[in-house]
Amino acid sequence: MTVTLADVAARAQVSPATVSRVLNGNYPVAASTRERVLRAVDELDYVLNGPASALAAATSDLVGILVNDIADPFFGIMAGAIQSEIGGPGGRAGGERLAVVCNTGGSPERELTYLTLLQRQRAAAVVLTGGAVENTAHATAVATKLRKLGEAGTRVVLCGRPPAPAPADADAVALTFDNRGGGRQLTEHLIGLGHRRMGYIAGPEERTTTRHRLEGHRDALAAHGIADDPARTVHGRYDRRAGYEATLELLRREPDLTAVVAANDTVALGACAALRDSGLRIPDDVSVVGFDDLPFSIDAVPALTTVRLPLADAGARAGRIAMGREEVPPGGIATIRGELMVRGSTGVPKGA
Amino acid sequence: MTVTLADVAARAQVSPATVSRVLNGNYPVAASTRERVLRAVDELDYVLNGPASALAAATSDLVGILVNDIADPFFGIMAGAIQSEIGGPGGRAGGERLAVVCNTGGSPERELTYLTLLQRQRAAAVVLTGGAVENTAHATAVATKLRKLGEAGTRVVLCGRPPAPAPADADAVALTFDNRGGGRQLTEHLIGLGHRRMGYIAGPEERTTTRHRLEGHRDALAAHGIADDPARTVHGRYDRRAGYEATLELLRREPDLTAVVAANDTVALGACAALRDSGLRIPDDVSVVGFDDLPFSIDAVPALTTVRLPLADAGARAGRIAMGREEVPPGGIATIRGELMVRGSTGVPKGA
DNA sequence: CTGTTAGCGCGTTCAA
DNA sequence: TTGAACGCGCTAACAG
Repeated sequence: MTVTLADVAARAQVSPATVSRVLNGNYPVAASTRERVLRAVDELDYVLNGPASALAAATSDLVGILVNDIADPFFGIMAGAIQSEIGGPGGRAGGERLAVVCNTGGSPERELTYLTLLQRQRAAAVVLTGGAVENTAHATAVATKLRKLGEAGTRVVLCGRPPAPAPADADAVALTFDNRGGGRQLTEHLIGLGHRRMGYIAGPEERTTTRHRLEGHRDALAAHGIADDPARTVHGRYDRRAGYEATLELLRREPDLTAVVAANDTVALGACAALRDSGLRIPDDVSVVGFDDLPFSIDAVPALTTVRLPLADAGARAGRIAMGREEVPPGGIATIRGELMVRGSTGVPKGA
Repeated sequence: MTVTLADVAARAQVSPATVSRVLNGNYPVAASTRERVLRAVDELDYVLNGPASALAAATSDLVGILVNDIADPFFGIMAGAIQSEIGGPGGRAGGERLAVVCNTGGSPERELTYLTLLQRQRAAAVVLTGGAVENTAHATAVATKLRKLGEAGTRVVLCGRPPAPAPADADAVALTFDNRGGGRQLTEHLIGLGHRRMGYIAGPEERTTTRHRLEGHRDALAAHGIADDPARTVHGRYDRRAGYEATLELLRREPDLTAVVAANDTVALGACAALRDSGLRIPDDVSVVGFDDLPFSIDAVPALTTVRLPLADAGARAGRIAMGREEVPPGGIATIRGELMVRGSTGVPKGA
């Protein structure tokens, strides 16, 4: 039925072992022999059997990329960058690796399921992107799973996710974003403009990204002696709708807010819509800031003040590390800072 | 080292075959035996060896999803929906399938490479999303590959992509978007408002989506006796920047354009930015329409008139078909229509 | 309902 | 530089 290595060997009049060697290029093979084998491969249209190869070699060409939400460009951009560094040549037989992205939908269970599936496939590497869920049970389960993956020879890289508490996965490399610093910068920018009554739309609870950005915001408030009124913080998902609803809620609680700090750009867009629908002008009546600087953020009207995260660069780096093509940062951890992008959505508060 | 089926069998005091049966749930097993086996699995923390399983069963739990651009929500939304229907229980051993998305970056070569990789892995199914490249050589190569995949037992589903010319892959199911109809609706909407001088920003050449949407536009023009001036059409990529530059080019060629028809929403956003930067108001000076109705389109200011494609529904359906959980449409082809969403970005032309 | 027996297709020793 | 032989871990017949 399907063409096997043995078929190719017969056609090239060599042993299966030789064909294997040609394909993997790990052993010396006479040029003429190689030539003949490759021709046979071509003529028979032979395709290596991945599972058989993986079984015999005890490792596969699969590399998994876990994302929280594949429909969110935040993850799409990182995943694309990671994949571009992995997809190229460099794998075993045939020269290509299969970089695959798995969508957890932010669900801890699915995250674990995918990790198990990847473990089952004997993946060569796994890259986990985005914030982690801060549930002790789950965090432990993930850390355990990552350790097992590492022990089984799977390289594990965290991209945009803080390292798990040592020594759970001391072997996992982590490229983490300075969410706290970014959060602080944004709020300080607003404070510098004269804002004092700022609403904060946080992401889902129990997520590291949510917590760190919020902490940065509070750090800035504290540093400037501004009281942190709990009523000014609302939690929601990382999507437009959550931003819309949270903004209406914030306005209800405190109608004379002068600024809204959103957990990310998508949420900020929803916030802008809610403000417009409430008859408020941006930034004349209320300033708005986002986070991430996704491509559409510059298209908002007015353009969004935000913190730019080098998603593509970080992803590419994570991909190279996963492939063993780039040195691991000292201590296995690198913190990547964001850059404040001041644009039209922020201005001096109304009274000033 | 790693725990194998045999270890579990020994611990549960049954034969390996029985363990396999319990795991796959395909054969009757006594409840008490099953119990014992599952306990052993748990105690030993056993993880099935995917490659070995795939080798023996001649099929794997892998399902591939090919997308042109993973950073584009158009694909992200479809991929997420497909994956949600596939990721669930229903696979072999362990009950889960590994739905993986592969990013071709729009490159025909990478598309073929991924198909080969998936073929190599003996994927259970493959879903190809988005428009196809209209290059004869490549189309033939893809069709051939798809046929081979089909012959090898891999289910092939096209989602948002027109069926390849029969009989190349007569076995592939195709869910295709009515891009031509959508294009026609948009232009007819503009014509109905009184527009006559419309610029068209098309997607990349040699792509079915590009061609179909453009043809719809031209159909509408022809139906209303409006001459189709080639100078009013510019090609570019499906991104914001292309929309920005193309709009400037269109304005240069014909400053008194009253409307811009963009290949998709992302491009439309770029067009809006270019118009604003040129001092033109939307829709007072120039109307703009997009295509797809991505989530951010309603957030544009003014909100974008566009054609809504049921991306999530289509993806979910494709996923179910790939899993054999939904009937194949008659003839293997289903055309999915879009819905015209009239919003603030279109209005009567200036002179009217 | 369960155990035994053969491979699945390939990588990798060990000799030659 | 090449071939022969073995086993990777599992599933699928076939008996029992």
